[in-house]
Amino acid sequence: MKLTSKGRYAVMALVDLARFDSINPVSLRDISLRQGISLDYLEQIFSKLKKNQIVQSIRGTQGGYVLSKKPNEIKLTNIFHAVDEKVKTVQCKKESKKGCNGKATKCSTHNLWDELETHINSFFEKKSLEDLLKNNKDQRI
Amino acid sequence: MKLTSKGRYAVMALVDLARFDSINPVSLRDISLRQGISLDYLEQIFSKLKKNQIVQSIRGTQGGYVLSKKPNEIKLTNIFHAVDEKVKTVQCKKESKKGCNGKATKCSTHNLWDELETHINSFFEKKSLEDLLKNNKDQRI
DNA sequence: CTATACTTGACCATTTTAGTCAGGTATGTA
DNA sequence: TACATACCTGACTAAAATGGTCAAGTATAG
Repeated sequence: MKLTSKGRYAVMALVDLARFDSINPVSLRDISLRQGISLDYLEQIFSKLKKNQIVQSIRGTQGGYVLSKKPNEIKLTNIFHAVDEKVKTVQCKKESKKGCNGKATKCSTHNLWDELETHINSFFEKKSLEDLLKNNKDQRI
Repeated sequence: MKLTSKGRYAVMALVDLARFDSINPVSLRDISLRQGISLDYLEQIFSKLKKNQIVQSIRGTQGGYVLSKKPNEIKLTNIFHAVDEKVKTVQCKKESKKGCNGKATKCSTHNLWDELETHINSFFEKKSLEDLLKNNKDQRI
């Protein structure tokens, strides 16, 4: 299971973007300063977000990024998937003699992780960027 | 967020234990062979399970471990907690200037992780060892 | 033409993970 | 009482993941 700072940074950055991109494209430099995330690291993250059509880039002076879709169309699932935060639970070793081969002789915890994964994914599929914006309207930049 | 092999091994070992400990104490060597988990690693895991009163040890020849409680009284929460699998989501940096201090000026993702944590914990609080036993009655040792 | 800002890829220190290794100690049984 | 079994403890470590940094670009507005 992976849910680390990279995913959190991605979400923070997109919330930031969603607040400001209606006025101008938002530069990573601004996000870096406002959110306290390393600029170089943000570039890695946004490269992935762009590949997954979550943001669009505008080069040159006054350039930056804007969201590709409306905040309510961007689910957290999409974001985590984009930055390789796989909401996957522990894998059973494929090659182990005693391990789980995914067929008839599943290991005793196999179903458990499947269920958990479904449980967590359903949480992230319901939440959109817009939901987070609402929660943070009255808070600091 | 942490949910790794250690937690999975702990659950697998306890499911194994629950099946056999009504007859005799189960040695880690047996569990190691049946489940394909390193004996040395199992010893580390069981040391923690014992400290948390999930299992009891019986030393000497024919010794081993038995469950301290009934399978339906052992929730997965208890197991993960025992082996330090903290079902905690990403933490906001305490000392960061821009970070989340947990008070009025929460970072934009703070509530999200709190909610997720609650969501996952509720899943593990409902599941007991007995539930897993039922799911695996008809499967191989 | 130049400053801004995106783009790409290599690199790296630290931490975590999933163990191994090397010694113990306790106890039932012969 | 010897000895095999099995628990007990702590130190150590290779490999992977994490959370970045660094360097060298390219595109574009003004």
